[in-house]
Amino acid sequence: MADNYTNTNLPYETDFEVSDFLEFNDWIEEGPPLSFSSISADYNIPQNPNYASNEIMMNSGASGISSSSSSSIHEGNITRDSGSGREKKEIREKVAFKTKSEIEVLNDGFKWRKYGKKMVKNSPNPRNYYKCSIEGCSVKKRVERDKDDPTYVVTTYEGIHNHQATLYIFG
DNA sequence: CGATTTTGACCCGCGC
DNA sequence: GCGCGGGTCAAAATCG
Repeated sequence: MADNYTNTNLPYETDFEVSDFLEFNDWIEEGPPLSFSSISADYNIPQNPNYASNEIMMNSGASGISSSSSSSIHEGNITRDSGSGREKKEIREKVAFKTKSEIEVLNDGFKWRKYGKKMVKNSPNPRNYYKCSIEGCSVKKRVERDKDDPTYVVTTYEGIHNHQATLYIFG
């Protein structure tokens, strides 16, 4: 029961600051009971054969809005090894967008396992950490409510799925 | 009974 | 070196 969607018909906004190092916006809003539509890949990602299939698209008929406005991805490759005892993972891409919904975890066709919750200093709202539960897939997702507009949910994806969306798509 | 959530502890980078 | 902020682990609890 969380299908209560605030279905405003806002086209799409631009210019909002998400976090410290995230300035990207590409936010989608749709009508259907499901979630967002597709994240257009317009970044300077060299080549991501996977990404194409990563576009989250549900909603039969692809009524999704492929809003490809200004979008900046923060990419960074952190590879740490050598005697530190712990290895760093590689951060591929980060995609953040905020949507207006009451539910925080939108059904994006993937299965996520929550692995952490944290209170951020600047916001009274916690931040949730999810990871794709498919083996071998290390995509992470961070969900947080906007501190200014609690009606908005900021979702940040990080990484590339190495598989197709597993969860069916709404029947 | 297996998978997932919960929640505090732990860990790491950075600034003072 | 220590404390802080943010991210992750992991054991117990809960869910389906």
